[in-house]
Amino acid sequence: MSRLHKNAVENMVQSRGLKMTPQRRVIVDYLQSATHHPTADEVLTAVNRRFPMTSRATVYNTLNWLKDAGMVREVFEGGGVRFDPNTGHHHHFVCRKCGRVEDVESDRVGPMKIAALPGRQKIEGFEVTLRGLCSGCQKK
Amino acid sequence: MSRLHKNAVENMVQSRGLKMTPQRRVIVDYLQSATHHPTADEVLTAVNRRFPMTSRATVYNTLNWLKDAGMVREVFEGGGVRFDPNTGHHHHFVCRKCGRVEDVESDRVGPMKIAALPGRQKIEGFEVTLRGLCSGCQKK
DNA sequence: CTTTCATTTAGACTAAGTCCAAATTTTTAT
DNA sequence: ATAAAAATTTGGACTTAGTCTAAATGAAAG
Repeated sequence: MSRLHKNAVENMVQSRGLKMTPQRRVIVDYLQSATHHPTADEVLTAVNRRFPMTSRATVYNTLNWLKDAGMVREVFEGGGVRFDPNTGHHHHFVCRKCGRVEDVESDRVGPMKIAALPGRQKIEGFEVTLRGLCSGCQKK
Repeated sequence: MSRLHKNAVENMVQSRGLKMTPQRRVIVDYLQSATHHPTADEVLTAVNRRFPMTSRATVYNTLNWLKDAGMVREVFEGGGVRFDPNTGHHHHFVCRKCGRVEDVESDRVGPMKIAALPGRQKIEGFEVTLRGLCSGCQKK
Protein backbone atom coordinates (compact mmCIF):
# COMPACT_ATOMS: atom_id res chain seq x y z
CA MET A 1 0.00 0.00 0.00
CA SER A 2 1.41 3.36 -1.02
CA ARG A 3 -0.79 6.22 -0.10
CA LEU A 4 -0.61 9.77 -1.36
CA HIS A 5 1.62 11.82 0.93
CA LYS A 6 2.24 15.55 1.14
CA ASN A 7 6.02 15.21 1.18
CA ALA A 8 6.07 12.96 -1.84
CA VAL A 9 3.99 15.52 -3.67
CA GLU A 10 6.28 18.42 -2.73
CA ASN A 11 9.28 16.43 -3.96
CA MET A 12 7.60 15.55 -7.21
CA VAL A 13 6.64 19.19 -7.74
CA GLN A 14 10.27 20.22 -7.22
CA SER A 15 11.68 17.71 -9.63
CA ARG A 16 9.22 18.66 -12.32
CA GLY A 17 9.64 22.38 -12.02
CA LEU A 18 6.05 22.86 -10.97
CA LYS A 19 4.70 25.13 -8.28
CA MET A 20 2.95 24.41 -5.05
CA THR A 21 -0.03 26.63 -4.35
CA PRO A 22 -2.40 26.86 -1.38
CA GLN A 23 -5.19 25.32 -3.45
CA ARG A 24 -3.04 22.36 -4.36
CA ARG A 25 -2.03 21.91 -0.77
CA VAL A 26 -5.64 21.76 0.35
CA ILE A 27 -6.53 19.27 -2.36
CA VAL A 28 -3.64 17.02 -1.45
CA ASP A 29 -4.48 17.25 2.25
CA TYR A 30 -8.05 16.31 1.56
CA LEU A 31 -7.20 13.32 -0.60
CA GLN A 32 -4.57 12.23 1.85
CA SER A 33 -6.97 12.03 4.73
CA ALA A 34 -10.06 10.77 2.88
CA THR A 35 -11.45 7.52 4.19
CA HIS A 36 -13.30 6.82 0.97
CA HIS A 37 -12.89 7.49 -2.73
CA PRO A 38 -14.13 11.01 -3.40
CA THR A 39 -15.56 12.33 -6.65
CA ALA A 40 -14.15 15.47 -8.27
CA ASP A 41 -17.17 17.30 -6.96
CA GLU A 42 -16.54 16.24 -3.38
CA VAL A 43 -12.98 17.50 -3.74
CA LEU A 44 -14.25 20.82 -5.09
CA THR A 45 -16.63 21.19 -2.15
CA ALA A 46 -13.86 20.37 0.29
CA VAL A 47 -11.45 22.90 -1.20
CA ASN A 48 -14.11 25.55 -1.24
CA ARG A 49 -14.49 25.26 2.51
CA ARG A 50 -10.98 26.74 2.76
CA PHE A 51 -10.73 28.74 -0.47
CA PRO A 52 -14.24 29.67 -1.57
CA MET A 53 -13.09 31.07 -4.91
CA THR A 54 -11.48 27.89 -6.14
CA SER A 55 -12.71 27.05 -9.61
CA ARG A 56 -13.65 23.69 -11.03
CA ALA A 57 -10.80 24.05 -13.51
CA THR A 58 -8.22 24.22 -10.73
CA VAL A 59 -9.55 21.08 -9.09
CA TYR A 60 -9.51 19.16 -12.35
CA ASN A 61 -6.05 20.51 -13.20
CA THR A 62 -4.66 19.32 -9.90
CA LEU A 63 -6.44 15.99 -10.01
CA ASN A 64 -5.23 15.27 -13.53
CA TRP A 65 -1.74 16.31 -12.66
CA LEU A 66 -1.67 14.00 -9.64
CA LYS A 67 -3.07 11.27 -11.84
CA ASP A 68 -0.41 11.80 -14.52
CA ALA A 69 2.25 11.64 -11.85
CA GLY A 70 0.77 8.35 -10.69
CA MET A 71 -0.10 9.68 -7.24
CA VAL A 72 -3.83 9.10 -7.41
CA ARG A 73 -5.82 6.65 -9.45
CA GLU A 74 -9.17 6.99 -11.13
CA VAL A 75 -11.76 4.41 -10.21
CA PHE A 76 -14.89 3.89 -12.29
CA GLU A 77 -17.50 2.37 -10.04
CA GLY A 78 -21.21 2.88 -9.59
CA GLY A 79 -21.43 5.08 -12.67
CA GLY A 80 -19.15 7.81 -11.41
CA VAL A 81 -15.50 8.68 -11.54
CA ARG A 82 -13.77 8.61 -8.20
CA PHE A 83 -10.23 9.35 -7.11
CA ASP A 84 -8.30 6.84 -5.10
CA PRO A 85 -5.28 8.13 -3.17
CA ASN A 86 -4.04 4.59 -2.70
CA THR A 87 -1.92 3.83 -5.76
CA GLY A 88 -0.39 0.61 -4.56
CA HIS A 89 -1.69 -2.54 -6.11
CA HIS A 90 -5.00 -3.33 -4.47
CA HIS A 91 -8.51 -4.45 -5.19
CA HIS A 92 -12.02 -3.22 -4.48
CA PHE A 93 -15.13 -4.44 -2.81
CA VAL A 94 -18.39 -2.98 -4.13
CA CYS A 95 -21.68 -3.33 -2.26
CA ARG A 96 -24.44 -4.31 -4.66
CA LYS A 97 -27.02 -2.57 -2.54
CA CYS A 98 -25.60 0.80 -1.50
CA GLY A 99 -22.77 1.09 -4.04
CA ARG A 100 -20.14 1.71 -1.39
CA VAL A 101 -16.59 1.10 -2.62
CA GLU A 102 -13.97 -0.18 -0.19
CA ASP A 103 -10.32 -1.02 -0.63
CA VAL A 104 -9.19 -4.62 -0.42
CA GLU A 105 -5.47 -5.05 0.19
CA SER A 106 -3.54 -7.07 -2.33
CA ASP A 107 -2.59 -9.84 0.07
CA ARG A 108 -6.22 -10.82 0.67
CA VAL A 109 -6.39 -12.20 -2.84
CA GLY A 110 -4.32 -15.28 -3.58
CA PRO A 111 -2.28 -15.83 -6.74
CA MET A 112 -4.23 -16.51 -9.88
CA LYS A 113 -3.39 -18.18 -13.16
CA ILE A 114 -4.42 -16.42 -16.33
CA ALA A 115 -4.46 -18.35 -19.59
CA ALA A 116 -3.30 -16.61 -22.75
CA LEU A 117 -6.09 -14.69 -24.47
CA PRO A 118 -7.15 -15.51 -28.01
CA GLY A 119 -6.48 -12.02 -29.38
CA ARG A 120 -2.73 -11.59 -28.63
CA GLN A 121 -3.35 -8.86 -26.13
CA LYS A 122 -0.40 -7.96 -23.94
CA ILE A 123 -1.48 -8.31 -20.33
CA GLU A 124 0.31 -5.95 -17.97
CA GLY A 125 -1.67 -6.35 -14.78
CA PHE A 126 -5.01 -7.13 -13.24
CA GLU A 127 -7.44 -6.08 -10.56
CA VAL A 128 -10.18 -7.94 -8.79
CA THR A 129 -13.57 -6.49 -7.98
CA LEU A 130 -15.34 -8.32 -5.20
CA ARG A 131 -19.09 -7.94 -5.11
CA GLY A 132 -21.53 -8.58 -2.33
CA LEU A 133 -23.12 -6.91 0.65
CA CYS A 134 -21.30 -4.57 2.96
CA SER A 135 -21.75 -5.05 6.68
CA GLY A 136 -24.21 -2.18 6.90
CA CYS A 137 -26.49 -3.60 4.21
CA GLN A 138 -26.52 -7.09 5.73
CA LYS A 139 -28.32 -5.82 8.82
CA LYS A 140 -31.41 -4.84 6.87
CA MET B 1 -21.91 -17.38 -21.34
CA SER B 2 -25.37 -16.11 -22.19
CA ARG B 3 -25.41 -13.66 -24.99
CA LEU B 4 -28.15 -11.30 -26.06
CA HIS B 5 -30.29 -12.92 -28.72
CA LYS B 6 -32.95 -11.52 -31.01
CA ASN B 7 -35.49 -14.24 -30.22
CA ALA B 8 -35.10 -13.81 -26.49
CA VAL B 9 -35.72 -10.11 -26.93
CA GLU B 10 -38.86 -10.66 -29.02
CA ASN B 11 -40.20 -13.03 -26.37
CA MET B 12 -39.48 -10.58 -23.62
CA VAL B 13 -41.18 -7.82 -25.55
CA GLN B 14 -44.27 -9.98 -25.97
CA SER B 15 -44.53 -10.93 -22.33
CA ARG B 16 -44.18 -7.34 -21.23
CA GLY B 17 -46.68 -5.87 -23.65
CA LEU B 18 -44.05 -3.77 -25.38
CA LYS B 19 -43.60 -3.18 -29.08
CA MET B 20 -40.86 -4.13 -31.44
CA THR B 21 -39.80 -1.37 -33.81
CA PRO B 22 -37.29 -1.28 -36.66
CA GLN B 23 -34.98 0.91 -34.61
CA ARG B 24 -35.02 -1.55 -31.75
CA ARG B 25 -34.34 -4.40 -34.09
CA VAL B 26 -31.27 -2.68 -35.47
CA ILE B 27 -29.96 -1.88 -32.00
CA VAL B 28 -30.40 -5.47 -30.87
CA ASP B 29 -28.76 -6.79 -34.02
CA TYR B 30 -25.82 -4.51 -33.56
CA LEU B 31 -25.30 -5.44 -29.92
CA GLN B 32 -25.73 -9.08 -30.73
CA SER B 33 -22.97 -9.12 -33.29
CA ALA B 34 -20.55 -6.66 -31.65
CA THR B 35 -17.11 -8.06 -30.93
CA HIS B 36 -16.42 -5.44 -28.30
CA HIS B 37 -18.41 -3.43 -25.79
CA PRO B 38 -19.83 -0.41 -27.56
CA THR B 39 -20.57 2.94 -26.02
CA ALA B 40 -24.02 4.46 -26.43
CA ASP B 41 -22.53 6.71 -29.08
CA GLU B 42 -21.20 3.80 -31.11
CA VAL B 43 -24.66 2.27 -30.99
CA LEU B 44 -26.18 5.53 -32.16
CA THR B 45 -23.76 5.73 -35.07
CA ALA B 46 -24.50 2.14 -36.02
CA VAL B 47 -28.26 2.63 -35.97
CA ASN B 48 -27.95 5.78 -37.99
CA ARG B 49 -26.32 3.88 -40.82
CA ARG B 50 -29.68 2.16 -41.28
CA PHE B 51 -32.10 4.77 -39.94
CA PRO B 52 -30.50 8.19 -40.24
CA MET B 53 -33.23 9.92 -38.28
CA THR B 54 -32.83 7.88 -35.12
CA SER B 55 -32.50 10.14 -32.11
CA ARG B 56 -30.22 9.78 -29.15
CA ALA B 57 -33.27 9.42 -26.93
CA THR B 58 -34.37 6.28 -28.75
CA VAL B 59 -30.98 4.69 -28.36
CA TYR B 60 -30.88 5.44 -24.66
CA ASN B 61 -34.46 4.28 -24.22
CA THR B 62 -33.71 0.96 -25.82
CA LEU B 63 -30.43 0.49 -24.04
CA ASN B 64 -31.97 1.22 -20.64
CA TRP B 65 -34.87 -1.04 -21.37
CA LEU B 66 -32.56 -3.95 -22.29
CA LYS B 67 -30.57 -3.22 -19.16
CA ASP B 68 -33.66 -3.27 -16.95
CA ALA B 69 -34.65 -6.59 -18.49
CA GLY B 70 -31.20 -7.95 -17.65
CA MET B 71 -30.31 -8.53 -21.29
CA VAL B 72 -27.30 -6.24 -21.43
CA ARG B 73 -25.00 -5.08 -18.70
CA GLU B 74 -23.37 -1.73 -18.16
CA VAL B 75 -19.62 -1.80 -17.81
CA PHE B 76 -17.73 1.21 -16.49
CA GLU B 77 -14.37 0.75 -18.11
CA GLY B 78 -12.07 2.41 -20.58
CA GLY B 79 -13.07 5.83 -19.34
CA GLY B 80 -16.74 5.59 -20.14
CA VAL B 81 -19.96 3.65 -19.94
CA ARG B 82 -20.17 0.68 -22.24
CA PHE B 83 -22.81 -1.91 -22.94
CA ASP B 84 -22.04 -5.58 -22.70
CA PRO B 85 -24.41 -8.03 -24.45
CA ASN B 86 -22.87 -10.92 -22.56
CA THR B 87 -24.64 -11.26 -19.22
CA GLY B 88 -23.05 -14.52 -18.13
CA HIS B 89 -20.19 -14.53 -15.66
CA HIS B 90 -17.03 -13.36 -17.37
CA HIS B 91 -14.11 -11.00 -17.06
CA HIS B 92 -12.74 -8.06 -19.03
CA PHE B 93 -9.62 -6.93 -20.75
CA VAL B 94 -9.16 -3.15 -21.02
CA CYS B 95 -6.61 -1.54 -23.33
CA ARG B 96 -4.79 1.23 -21.49
CA LYS B 97 -4.20 3.13 -24.71
CA CYS B 98 -7.42 3.10 -26.71
CA GLY B 99 -9.83 2.09 -23.95
CA ARG B 100 -11.19 -0.84 -25.91
CA VAL B 101 -12.95 -3.39 -23.70
CA GLU B 102 -13.05 -7.07 -24.61
CA ASP B 103 -14.57 -10.10 -22.93
CA VAL B 104 -12.44 -12.68 -21.23
CA GLU B 105 -14.25 -15.96 -20.72
CA SER B 106 -14.50 -17.23 -17.18
CA ASP B 107 -12.39 -20.30 -17.80
CA ARG B 108 -9.30 -18.28 -18.77
CA VAL B 109 -8.92 -17.20 -15.17
CA GLY B 110 -7.90 -19.88 -12.70
CA PRO B 111 -9.38 -20.33 -9.24
CA MET B 112 -8.42 -17.79 -6.67
CA LYS B 113 -8.42 -17.79 -2.90
CA ILE B 114 -9.91 -14.81 -1.18
CA ALA B 115 -9.18 -14.26 2.50
CA ALA B 116 -11.96 -12.95 4.72
CA LEU B 117 -12.13 -9.16 4.70
CA PRO B 118 -11.70 -7.17 7.89
CA GLY B 119 -15.14 -5.55 7.68
CA ARG B 120 -17.39 -8.65 7.68
CA GLN B 121 -18.57 -8.02 4.14
CA LYS B 122 -20.43 -10.87 2.53
CA ILE B 123 -18.67 -11.70 -0.71
CA GLU B 124 -20.99 -13.05 -3.38
CA GLY B 125 -18.77 -13.05 -6.41
CA PHE B 126 -15.90 -11.40 -8.16
CA GLU B 127 -14.68 -10.18 -11.50
CA VAL B 128 -11.21 -9.71 -12.83
CA THR B 129 -10.12 -6.78 -14.97
CA LEU B 130 -7.03 -7.46 -17.02
CA ARG B 131 -5.13 -4.41 -18.19
CA GLY B 132 -2.61 -3.98 -20.97
CA LEU B 133 -2.37 -3.25 -24.68
CA CYS B 134 -4.75 -4.63 -27.26
CA SER B 135 -3.30 -6.11 -30.43
CA GLY B 136 -4.15 -3.00 -32.43
CA CYS B 137 -2.31 -0.66 -30.05
CA GLN B 138 0.80 -2.86 -29.92
CA LYS B 139 1.50 -2.25 -33.60
CA LYS B 140 2.02 1.49 -33.16
C1' DC C 1 -59.50 -0.51 -40.70
C1' DT C 2 -59.75 1.79 -36.57
C1' DT C 3 -58.57 2.56 -32.01
C1' DT C 4 -55.29 2.42 -28.45
C1' DC C 5 -51.21 3.10 -26.48
C1' DA C 6 -46.25 2.61 -26.84
C1' DT C 7 -42.63 4.69 -29.22
C1' DT C 8 -39.99 8.14 -31.88
C1' DT C 9 -38.43 12.60 -32.60
C1' DA C 10 -36.14 17.16 -32.08
C1' DG C 11 -34.89 20.10 -29.05
C1' DA C 12 -34.41 21.99 -24.41
C1' DC C 13 -32.12 20.95 -20.43
C1' DT C 14 -28.57 19.15 -16.87
C1' DA C 15 -24.18 17.44 -15.18
C1' DA C 16 -19.35 16.45 -15.80
C1' DG C 17 -15.43 17.96 -17.65
C1' DT C 18 -12.26 20.74 -20.87
C1' DC C 19 -10.37 24.90 -22.78
C1' DC C 20 -9.27 29.69 -23.04
C1' DA C 21 -7.36 34.46 -22.29
C1' DA C 22 -6.62 37.62 -18.80
C1' DA C 23 -5.24 38.37 -14.10
C1' DT C 24 -2.59 36.63 -10.36
C1' DT C 25 0.84 34.25 -7.68
C1' DT C 26 5.05 31.65 -7.02
C1' DT C 27 9.80 31.31 -7.89
C1' DT C 28 14.29 32.83 -9.55
C1' DA C 29 17.54 36.16 -10.52
C1' DT C 30 19.06 40.73 -9.48
C1' DA D 1 13.71 43.26 -1.29
C1' DT D 2 12.23 43.69 -6.19
C1' DA D 3 11.46 42.78 -10.67
C1' DA D 4 11.10 39.60 -14.34
C1' DA D 5 9.81 35.05 -15.89
C1' DA D 6 6.99 31.25 -15.75
C1' DA D 7 3.37 28.58 -13.93
C1' DT D 8 -1.18 28.83 -12.07
C1' DT D 9 -5.90 30.46 -11.09
C1' DT D 10 -10.13 32.15 -12.54
C1' DG D 11 -14.76 32.48 -14.68
C1' DG D 12 -16.95 31.73 -18.54
C1' DA D 13 -17.69 29.63 -22.84
C1' DC D 14 -17.75 25.33 -24.70
C1' DT D 15 -18.23 20.16 -25.26
C1' DT D 16 -19.95 15.64 -24.31
C1' DA D 17 -23.04 12.24 -22.21
C1' DG D 18 -27.41 11.61 -20.86
C1' DT D 19 -32.39 12.79 -19.45
C1' DC D 20 -36.86 14.73 -20.25
C1' DT D 21 -40.78 16.61 -22.82
C1' DA D 22 -44.67 17.40 -25.90
C1' DA D 23 -46.23 16.55 -30.29
C1' DA D 24 -46.21 13.32 -34.20
C1' DT D 25 -45.91 8.62 -35.59
C1' DG D 26 -46.37 3.65 -35.76
C1' DA D 27 -47.38 -1.18 -33.97
C1' DA D 28 -50.74 -4.36 -32.82
C1' DA D 29 -55.25 -6.11 -31.29
C1' DG D 30 -59.99 -6.44 -32.22
